Amino acid sequence: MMQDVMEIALKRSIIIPSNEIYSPAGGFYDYGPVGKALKRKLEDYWRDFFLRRDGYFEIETVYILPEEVLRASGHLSCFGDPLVECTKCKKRFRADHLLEEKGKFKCEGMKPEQLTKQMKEKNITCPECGGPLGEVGWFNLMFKTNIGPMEGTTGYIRPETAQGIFLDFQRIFRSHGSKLPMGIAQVGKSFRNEISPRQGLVRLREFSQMELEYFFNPSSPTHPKFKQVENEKFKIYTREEQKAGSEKCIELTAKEAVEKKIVPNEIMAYFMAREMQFYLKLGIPYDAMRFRHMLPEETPHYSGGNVDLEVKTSLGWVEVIGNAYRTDYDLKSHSQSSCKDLSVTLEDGSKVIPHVVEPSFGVDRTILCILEHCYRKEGGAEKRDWEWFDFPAFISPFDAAVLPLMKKDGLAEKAYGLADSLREKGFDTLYDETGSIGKRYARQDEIGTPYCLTVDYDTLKDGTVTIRFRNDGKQTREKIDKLEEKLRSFIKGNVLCLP
RNA sequence: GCGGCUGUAGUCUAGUCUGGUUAGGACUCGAGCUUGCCAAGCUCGCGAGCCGGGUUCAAAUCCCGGCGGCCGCACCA
Repeated sequence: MMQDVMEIALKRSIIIPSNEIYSPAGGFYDYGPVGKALKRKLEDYWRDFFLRRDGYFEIETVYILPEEVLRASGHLSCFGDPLVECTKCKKRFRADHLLEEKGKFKCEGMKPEQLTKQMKEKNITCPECGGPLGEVGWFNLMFKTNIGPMEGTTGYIRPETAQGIFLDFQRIFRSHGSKLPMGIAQVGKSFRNEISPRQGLVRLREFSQMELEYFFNPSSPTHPKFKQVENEKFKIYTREEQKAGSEKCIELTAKEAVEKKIVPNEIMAYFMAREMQFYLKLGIPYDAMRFRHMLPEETPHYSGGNVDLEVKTSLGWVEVIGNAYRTDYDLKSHSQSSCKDLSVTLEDGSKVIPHVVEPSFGVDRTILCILEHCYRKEGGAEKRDWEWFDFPAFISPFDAAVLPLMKKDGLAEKAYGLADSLREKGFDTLYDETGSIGKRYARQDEIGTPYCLTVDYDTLKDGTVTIRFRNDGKQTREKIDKLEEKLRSFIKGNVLCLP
């Protein structure tokens, strides 16, 4: 399944392995023309769904952060693992895990040197071969660089887009109404030096995130629109079921999830309900989604509670969204480290450090899930000889393709002119005149183009073209001067078969 | 990072064991002819042994090292 999807994704240059000709390190993928268009439309749809509709703001912050920012955020000490290697069999282990299991010793937040000392004292040896263990080293997942000439200042490429938002928060708060709650988002790349990236788009070293930080007053941890979604249902994979090794989920409404304290507050429940609506629109089936209540030991250093949205794929359940209650952790830490007061003054004159709920979307993983769930094999109900993608019309990489039935008799010229005018009207339009008409329909199906407009001999006579609908292959004739209106309504209504 | 398997055009593959013509085929892609609506046909064309070293008169083929891929382990903020 995934192999089929990856094959067609590579064939149509939806994705391209980066730096391919040098057979370089893994974990990097480029997006080709089709993939980039899909990604752009996904991101725009997200902006519309999560930002514009609720009046939140989008910003863009820098990729390179000085070390002190990441020391304050906790990424320098927590965003990585203490590793220890057996000097005999060369196997590697998590030093902290070994100490906790074998030595019954809590070593949260300890430095590598302290861990090494503890390992020696507790006489811990290699659990595989019993050989002696070496020094504890620190593997940080951040890419390190230098700012300025020569040594300069140490900097890191950002491991998440969120930090930039926290750093800019106070200015934005002052310049945009000085009221809580306030949502600030960022869509962009983040970088993590994964030890062993695998499985195509699931674990990348350079990836895109869509992160929304919802700043609110901790004394009113609710969302103004919670009522609108409180009865929305979703499946929850509880901590109890996870510990029992079961795959069972319980189904709750947003309201019940808060009442049962699986979700820390109504704000997170609001976003979870919206996330479900969003992914359903993208073509992910309800049954292929669950929220996993993260186990306490899995939650990130900043978190007061995490619930991930996972999507079932042929690779298993893949985390596509991390919902984190970051509390005031980040603003407080930056406040302390920078010696700047990052609290805000409310209407009643009181001062408070806002709390934050953060839904963090993985763009590349979402694309992977869309590709897999929209993929249709040859045959099927449509009895096609080729595979294709059933993308929703509003995120299809291209809106339409214009195809002359024949190249001769002026059909090609007429068709090219039509493609040009559609492009001018804002449609992402392809033009293709090579080979037989059937082959061109197949090509368009393979990249999920919802509408093929065919210019034939009737076009020359009466100014109509046929519109072919991707999902049933059926056609209707339409006047060229009505096309703009028709196409817009089809795309908006996600009309994929002949109405 | 460790272990097992593996690497030939964009894709799938023949040849590798047993070294020896111009590395063969299919699909794709491009050009032309043809074609009056769902990957039709014909002609032509582009395009390949992961990289580096070694053995040899001769290496896609044998040996060593590196790099990549898949699977398992570990890791996964």
